[in-house]
Amino acid sequence: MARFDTNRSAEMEVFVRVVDLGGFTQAARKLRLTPSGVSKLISRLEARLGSRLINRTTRKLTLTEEGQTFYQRAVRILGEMEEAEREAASGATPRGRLTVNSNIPFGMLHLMPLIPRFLREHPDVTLDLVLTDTLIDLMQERADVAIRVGPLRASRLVARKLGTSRMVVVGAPDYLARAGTPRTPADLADHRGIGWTFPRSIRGWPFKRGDRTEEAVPPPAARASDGEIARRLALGGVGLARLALFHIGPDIEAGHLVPVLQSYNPGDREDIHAVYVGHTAPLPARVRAFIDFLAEHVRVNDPALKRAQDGEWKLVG
Amino acid sequence: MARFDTNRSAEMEVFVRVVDLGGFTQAARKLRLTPSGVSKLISRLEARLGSRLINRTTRKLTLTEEGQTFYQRAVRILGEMEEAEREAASGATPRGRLTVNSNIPFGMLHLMPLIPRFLREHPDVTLDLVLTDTLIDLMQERADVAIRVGPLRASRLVARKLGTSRMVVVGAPDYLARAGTPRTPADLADHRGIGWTFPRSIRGWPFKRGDRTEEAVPPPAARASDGEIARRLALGGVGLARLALFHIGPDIEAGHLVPVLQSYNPGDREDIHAVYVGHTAPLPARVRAFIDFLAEHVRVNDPALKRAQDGEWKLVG
DNA sequence: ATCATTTGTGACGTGAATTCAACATGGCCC
DNA sequence: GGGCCATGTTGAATTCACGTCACAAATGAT
Repeated sequence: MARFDTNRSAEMEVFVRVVDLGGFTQAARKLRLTPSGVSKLISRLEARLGSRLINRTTRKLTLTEEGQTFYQRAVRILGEMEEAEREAASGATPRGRLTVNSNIPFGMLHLMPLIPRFLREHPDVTLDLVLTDTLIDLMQERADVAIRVGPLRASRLVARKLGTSRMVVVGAPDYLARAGTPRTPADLADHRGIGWTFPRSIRGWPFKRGDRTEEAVPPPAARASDGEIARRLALGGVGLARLALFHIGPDIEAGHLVPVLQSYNPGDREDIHAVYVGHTAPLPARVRAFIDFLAEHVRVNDPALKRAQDGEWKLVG
Repeated sequence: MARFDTNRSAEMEVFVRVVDLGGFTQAARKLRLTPSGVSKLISRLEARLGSRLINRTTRKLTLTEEGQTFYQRAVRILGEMEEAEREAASGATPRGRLTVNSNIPFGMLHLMPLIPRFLREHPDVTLDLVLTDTLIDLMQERADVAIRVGPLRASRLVARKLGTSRMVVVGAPDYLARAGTPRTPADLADHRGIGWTFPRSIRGWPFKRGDRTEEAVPPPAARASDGEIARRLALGGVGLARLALFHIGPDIEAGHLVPVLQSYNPGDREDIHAVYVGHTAPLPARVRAFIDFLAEHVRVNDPALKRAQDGEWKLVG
């Protein structure tokens, strides 16, 4: 039951075609219709409007007063529709505002270096880069793409894996000197930790005990709203923190942070995904371009960690 | 076989409604549709454009970049369509340019006196009054209404009878003094007449002989492009002319023109019609108003012709 | 006057769009 | 943290409008 029985756009299109070509038959040919179809459509339009638009003889068509003004308006409206749809359609060239959300460490260390090149390759795209460590709802925040670190919650979002980051528990040398170096996860109870001001997907820090994984976390001495603040707190000797290796690799290398309990979390990794809203509708070109760009260029190359005793691990490469 | 499967206008309308009301269900309620219908329509639109317009959760809708610009454009386009159709639609109040065609005598004597009042009653109508005695094609000349005197050719034009005009053959007294007064139609061969520069619906002058009508016409001494010129020629004594009584009534009354052969054409009348293009489509309001106005106010009251001998007839009333 | 072309009309069949029902999802309140 | 309500989505049946077809009318030209 076609509720929208009146498709004004088609009416306008046919009407304009008839006027342009000066005949029902010619218009029908061009529109791949039969003359009778055109005739009926014009009649419908006139009946709906309640006024005659075209005076027609078998030989000649003439526009009425209404027909003339309607024709001019129709031409303009059709043009504007065309333009609107063309603008909305995902053209070959990505353009428009692309909103990307990422946590701060990944954004600073991996996204930012790539942005100039991406913008150079897609000049018509303007980028809004929002860096927050709080979980962002893609829909609500109008983000086109979000970078998620860690396990993905079931969602209709589509994820493209960008890489894996090893997570390490670290402390500043002077903190470890004061509080001692934990030897087992249970030791964490006697330490201080750096937590988060926002809820995270996993609550504690995962440690392997045999083939089981258990969580432990030191009582927090401070809570940070993003990874960079946590890093600073850790560097300041506030306590232990579990951070991404790609984030604090240089600190470890420089000796400003020391990994601990490494033997308990050899596989503590978190996948990094680019997440977007695809699948129920076509993806805007700028989103697809950005995703593809990330997948190709992002290399989360954790500095290889040379196995050694806690407190003596060294970074290589 | 719906050739125009995409009715852009409906798509835009639904899309705008969804954005305005902030939900598929609300929009569906307002549009008298089912939510599923709205969902599918939006999906169709997005699929056609190849880009997502609305990010939707069950709770919240958010526009993508494309969606926002498309929304703005769609709102404007819908408004313009509305305006275009409203302007083209025959509103309650007649307005626009009304083109009227008439022969010169009728126009001068009957139409002109009525125009001011009509325009006063319909201030939004502007009138183009084209006075010509040549036959006008309503379609080609873009005339809304034409006044036709005489028999109507079969046509899809619709005619409203405005009155009847008696036709009389007249000559100036000095012409009749020189050429004599014709007693029978056959006498016309020895006279001179005033013809027309344009083809007329009837070729000759009709005369009754018994119950049959035969045509006769004097060889033309001059040809006029309109009735007023013919009248002047007749007044100047050029020859005999067959003119409308409402036209030359005063001349006869004043004795400047004298009817002849009146006994042969007691019923030589020509109907006066207002002709327009109706029936296959609704009539613009201004046309209907004008036709109604004419039908009500036009009174072709031939001055009554008192029966007398040719050359001695007198006008009364 | 006849013919060819074009528009108008009635009946019919198609098919795309809507509906209906059931499912999935997310959000919210307790 | 879990169940409930509202919302959006999906799949299959149905329906109603639209275009086609064949024929008629009419107009303009030869």
